[in-house]
Amino acid sequence: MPRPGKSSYSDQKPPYSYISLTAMAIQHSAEKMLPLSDIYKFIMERFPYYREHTQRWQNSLRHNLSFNDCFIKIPRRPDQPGKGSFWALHPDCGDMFENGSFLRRRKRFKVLRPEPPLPGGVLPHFQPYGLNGSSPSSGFKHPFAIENIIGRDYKGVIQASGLPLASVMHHLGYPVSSQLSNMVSSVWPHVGVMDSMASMPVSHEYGPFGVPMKALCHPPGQTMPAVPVPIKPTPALPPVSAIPALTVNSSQICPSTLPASSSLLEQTPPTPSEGKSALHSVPVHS
DNA sequence: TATTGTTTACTCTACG
DNA sequence: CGTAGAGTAAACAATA
Repeated sequence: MPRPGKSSYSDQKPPYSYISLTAMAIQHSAEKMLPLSDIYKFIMERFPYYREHTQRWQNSLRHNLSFNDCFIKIPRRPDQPGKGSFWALHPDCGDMFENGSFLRRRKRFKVLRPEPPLPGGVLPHFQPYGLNGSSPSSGFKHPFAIENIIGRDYKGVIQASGLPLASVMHHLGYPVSSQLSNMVSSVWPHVGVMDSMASMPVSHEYGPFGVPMKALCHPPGQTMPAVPVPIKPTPALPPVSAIPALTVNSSQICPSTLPASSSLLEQTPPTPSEGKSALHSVPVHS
C-alpha cells in the first residue's frame, strides 16, 4: 500500500488508480474506515491534481466504491450522525497491488453472491457474482453486513437445519429487518418467527438487504422444510466493531450440526509465482 | 437541495 | 487480437 506524505505530488496526475487512492485514504485512517467526504479530503490534501475537476473524479470514485467488491460499506451507528456510510476495505483484498502497479490490479476482487431465492421455496445455491464485472440489480454486496457474516459462519447450520437465515440470526440474538423478514416469510410463510421480527427496526444499520438470502444455501432444487421456530427475546445489538470477528457457539442453534466453515469468498489458491498473497477472485463465467 | 450511492454504458489501454 | 481493468459520463434513487 503506497503511503505518500502530504502533497507528495505536484499538479500532475498521481500514478494511482481511484481504487488505490481510496484504499490509501481508508488505510490511513485510525478506524480503517472513512465516510466519503473524508476520502475526498484525504485525496485532495495529498494530491493537488485532484483539487480540480472535483465533480468528475469524485463521481468516478463513487462509482469505484460501489462497483468494486474490495470496498465495503459500514453503516453509521446512532451515535455517529451524518450522511452516508463509512467505507472500509474488504479484509481479503489486501494485496491487490502487490505487483507494484497502483494503476492496474492483477485481477478484480470479487465476492461470491448467491442468487435470490426462487419462488416456491426452492433454495438457491452459491454462485459467483458479478459476471464480467457486471453488477446485478439485486444482490448482496457487503461482507460485513451482519446477515452475510452469519450466513457465512453458519452456512453449515443453515444447510443442515433448514432454518432460514433470519431465524438463525434471531436465535443468535440479532435483530432482523422487516424487509428481510418479509422476504423470507413470503417464501416460507410457515416460519412463524418472521411475524415477531417484522417490527424490529434495526437491521438497516448493518447494510442493505437483498443480500441476506444468500446465506440460505441449500443444494440446488432442494426445498425448505417446514420448521417451526420458537420466538426468543432479542438482546441488544453487538457493537459494530465486533461484527467482523463475530463468533458464536453454534450449539446455541443446532447442537447436532456444527457449522461447516465456508466462506462467501471464493478463494483462488496462490500459485507459486504469485507468492503468499494471491488476490482472491472468482472466475468469470457467463 | 446537496450529497451519497447504484447502475449502465462507453472508451481507452494493458495484458496474455 | 481478445479480454478485462480503469476512467468517465450520466441517469436515477435515497437520504440528511
